[in-house]
Amino acid sequence: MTDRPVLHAHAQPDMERLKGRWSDYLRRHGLKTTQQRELIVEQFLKLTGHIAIEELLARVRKRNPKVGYATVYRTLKLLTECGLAATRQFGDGQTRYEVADDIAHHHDHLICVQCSLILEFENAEIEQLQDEVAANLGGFKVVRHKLELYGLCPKAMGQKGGYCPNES
Amino acid sequence: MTDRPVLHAHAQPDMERLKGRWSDYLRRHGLKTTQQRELIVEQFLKLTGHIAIEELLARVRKRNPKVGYATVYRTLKLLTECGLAATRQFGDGQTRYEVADDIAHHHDHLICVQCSLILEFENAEIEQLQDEVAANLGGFKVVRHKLELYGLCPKAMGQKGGYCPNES
DNA sequence: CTTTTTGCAAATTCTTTGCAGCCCA
DNA sequence: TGGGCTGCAAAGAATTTGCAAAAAG
Repeated sequence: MTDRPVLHAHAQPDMERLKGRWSDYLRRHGLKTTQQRELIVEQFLKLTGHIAIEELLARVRKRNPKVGYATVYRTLKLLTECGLAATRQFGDGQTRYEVADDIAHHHDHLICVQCSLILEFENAEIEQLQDEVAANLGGFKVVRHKLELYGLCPKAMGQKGGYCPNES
Repeated sequence: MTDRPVLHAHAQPDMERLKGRWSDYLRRHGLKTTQQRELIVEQFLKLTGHIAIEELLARVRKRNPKVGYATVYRTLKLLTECGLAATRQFGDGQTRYEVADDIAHHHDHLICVQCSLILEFENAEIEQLQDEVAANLGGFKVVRHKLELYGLCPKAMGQKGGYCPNES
């Protein structure tokens, strides 16, 4: 089977390749390269993990203090549209952005609800089915997805059976 | 195929159980039962799927036009705190709420990244594959999952040949 | 030169809060 | 009665937008 934990061997995503995608996107859409955009994209793509607008702006302003909020918002929107960024909501009112490194090489998560062990995995069959589902639902085209499985790891299964009733 | 929007045909018989949990919560916390709260909780618990504040308020106001936004927000917050509601973020600025007990009859989401159209679906094959994946990853047992597909709806795709069309 | 982009501030949108009066226990 | 509730409007917070000046192609 092809189900096995994803190994993160290479720490450095190919920044140049991502920048290339960015340039392509700009070109194809008749958009312009500007100092601000280059700076924001540069700072964004070098990230690992997620970031809020405010913090990204702070980093950008270290190099160019005149950049405004609106430009960061607008650039992140472009990045999202071209598939280089993805938004995450963590429940506080702030949107975070993360590098959607390579959509085709996306990994999903399996989380043990007892011990919080988290495994990452990929499964091509599931992703293909997702595409089919989307197509069947009127002709959608999936550009990315988020799949989280919550379950019991073997170790945790030995103990207790019950549900988890409400608290408070 | 079995991919089709989820139809919410029947009402659920364990509504009374959920209402019981609500009453317990109020009692234990020294909170009061009011007409507005009863009405909001009633309308909320009969849901299958997710709902935005605005729509819930609309339904509530059909029975009592004087209910205000703030009361709905405040009541949903209580419902969330007592475990009867869960919040969802789909990337448009709106928080949606769903009945937390809905886990047994789980549905997934397909979201258009351009126009924020949200469809719900169920797919048994995907869920079975999820179980298999989990089993392969050392013997996990899946108890619930969250799957969100982000894509382009046909309408959003129609324009221009490129990647992400329609930027305002 | 023309068209896009920027930065600012004002405008939106969603959600929370302050408060006087109302209601439930 | 008395402390919680409600509705309204104002306040907040995050994000978007209008516009004149600035930059890019």
